[in-house]
Amino acid sequence: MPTSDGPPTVETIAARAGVSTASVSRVLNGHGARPDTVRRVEQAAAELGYVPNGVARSLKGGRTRQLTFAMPDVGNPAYVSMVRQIQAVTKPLGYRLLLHSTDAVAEDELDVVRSLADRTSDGLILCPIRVTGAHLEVLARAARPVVVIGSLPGAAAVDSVRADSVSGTVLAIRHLMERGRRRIAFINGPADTVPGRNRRIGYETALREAGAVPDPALAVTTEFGIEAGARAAHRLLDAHPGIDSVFCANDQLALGAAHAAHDRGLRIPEDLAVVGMDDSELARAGHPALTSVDLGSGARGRIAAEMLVARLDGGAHEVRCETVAPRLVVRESTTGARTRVGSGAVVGVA
Amino acid sequence: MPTSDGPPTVETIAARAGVSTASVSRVLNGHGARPDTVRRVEQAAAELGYVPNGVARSLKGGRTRQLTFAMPDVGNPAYVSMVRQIQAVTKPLGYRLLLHSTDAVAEDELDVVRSLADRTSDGLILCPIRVTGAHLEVLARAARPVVVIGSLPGAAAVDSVRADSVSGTVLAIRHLMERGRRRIAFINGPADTVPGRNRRIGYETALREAGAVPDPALAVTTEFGIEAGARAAHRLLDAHPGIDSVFCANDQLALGAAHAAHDRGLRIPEDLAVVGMDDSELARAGHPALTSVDLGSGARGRIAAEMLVARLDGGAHEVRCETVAPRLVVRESTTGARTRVGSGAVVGVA
DNA sequence: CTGAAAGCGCTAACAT
DNA sequence: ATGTTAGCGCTTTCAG
Repeated sequence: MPTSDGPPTVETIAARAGVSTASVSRVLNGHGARPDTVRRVEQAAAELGYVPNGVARSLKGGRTRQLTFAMPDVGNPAYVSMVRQIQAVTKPLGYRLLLHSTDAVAEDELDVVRSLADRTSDGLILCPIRVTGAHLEVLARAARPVVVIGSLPGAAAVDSVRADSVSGTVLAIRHLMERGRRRIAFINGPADTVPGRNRRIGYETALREAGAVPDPALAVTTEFGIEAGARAAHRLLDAHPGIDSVFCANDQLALGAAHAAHDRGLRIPEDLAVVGMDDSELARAGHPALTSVDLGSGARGRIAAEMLVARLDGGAHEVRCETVAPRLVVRESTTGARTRVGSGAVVGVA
Repeated sequence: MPTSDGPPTVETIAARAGVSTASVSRVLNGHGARPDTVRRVEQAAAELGYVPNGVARSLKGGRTRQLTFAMPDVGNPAYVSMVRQIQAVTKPLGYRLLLHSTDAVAEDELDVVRSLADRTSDGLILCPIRVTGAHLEVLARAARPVVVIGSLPGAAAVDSVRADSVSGTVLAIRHLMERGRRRIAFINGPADTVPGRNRRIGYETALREAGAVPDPALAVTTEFGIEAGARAAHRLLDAHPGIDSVFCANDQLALGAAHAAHDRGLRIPEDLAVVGMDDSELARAGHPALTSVDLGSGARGRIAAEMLVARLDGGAHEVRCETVAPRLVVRESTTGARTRVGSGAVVGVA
């Protein structure tokens, strides 16, 4: 029997209610007992302000009711909307959410997966910046269910949700071409990532589809960030003054490009149309508001969370892989329409 | 002895290495042993891919190495920078971070504090939207150390870090007056919060200091958000066309106001100077970039985290309360200087 | 319906 | 230096 100190435990309650610890546990978990027993236990628990020790519970039950979300960067709006949607499905189910920022370090990503073996989390949603062979190996041995947000080779036996950045890019380029743009530059993020490659493919695909020949000089890569976007745009415009539009791999880059245009006295969209990607809050922040390709970050987060809890509840079904369709959200940076602030018009869905 | 199934435990390792579980534990925790023992244990552990069960460890040790951060809204950039800074201090110390979004629901905030009693987290950083009597009561009985980011009545025996929104607001208003602005409107967030009240006080204080009489009609409140800011600005400009500047309680509102100005054909800052608050990434997103008052979200997160780990390591020292000084970051929305994208010039520190 | 007791996996006395 | 064992707080057989 515990000394008077320390928080109350089942034993404290049992003593006070004059029953066994087993009865305390049963009552508290609603497993039925004589009305009198129930009453006494509940009263004792209430009087002592008893709260079950979650760690002990986890040890016994083998489940922690904790889920982990690991992504490259807390600051990126795309991941923030994933967090929000993941919360939306897991919180009502009583799961706590552990956040892990990997800073896009592959070794850190691997460690997160490996650390599932410490039983501290019931499952993981991993958003890797790029998937290496090491990833696949570690994922295959993961001690707990994992859902990957991103593209995995077909063979991988891991649930995943992917964006369709090829189609998303095609949507953007087509939109620009329909608006009569022909010299379409492309500011991409780091090229050695899956999305980076895919956007490049989409860019060239859409141009060729339209009978144009992609000019490699018009496609550049840089780090993500507003400043990086501005510098890239300046370089492009210095070297190729004829550019009439620019498609950027995320909204930060696009905002940077818009800044550069303003600084050079170019009008958007008259002189330079700008399209971003992710449709984050940033897209509506600038002026003119940015046309942006929504790759469905929120939807991917939600679906990943649903897959994970299904896996946790339901046991083993076949490996799932869903793809979220992109949407083009058209705003003034390509149309010039002076609308009041609003959500933008969705014109294209892949 | 565990059956062959299931993940390896100390017992599995002990059997394989031909030593006791105590030796396994000692070796794995670096408590010294005969070189031969060390070697055998480490080899067995490596061969079996042993990872200690963190839950069992927590139960034994009474510490989970988990910290909780509870804030009103994951999407708000100010909280995102807190998360980032909190991570920066806690992650190197081996803490995991539990994220909890309260959606500004007071009852939810109370629940987070109460749930500390479940021993699932070693400490909490709470960022309440407003502090009620119920908060103080619950905080006083918190089962684990709590640090509050926000203002607490002096009597509360809880560590806290606060922003100085009065001084921050004064900084902004003074800056506008120095630039010759006289009809300064104020778009505030919800007024029934501590920061809301403080910003109002700062606004009136600064105006009076300068010998002006605050015109209540020029100070409005609204929800946070770009659209809300735009609507509020339109209403203000409809009713008071003479307004020459507007100070907003956060960058989203300011961006909305900037949109409204553009829509009405007003030039920023020539016709209307705009100042935001929080100095989030949004401030650099728009064009012109926004002058903004940095209330030090990141710094508050960092300090709160440092206070919390100090409390956890060090035991009990006196209650601490730090205040982070605001900084005014001047950009084109008040000066009109066409600078290339950059961080802005810091001119005022309270 | 209830109580006694085992045991989740680990660490820290304590004894050797 | 190493082994034995108790016990963290809980849930769950297994008897009664």
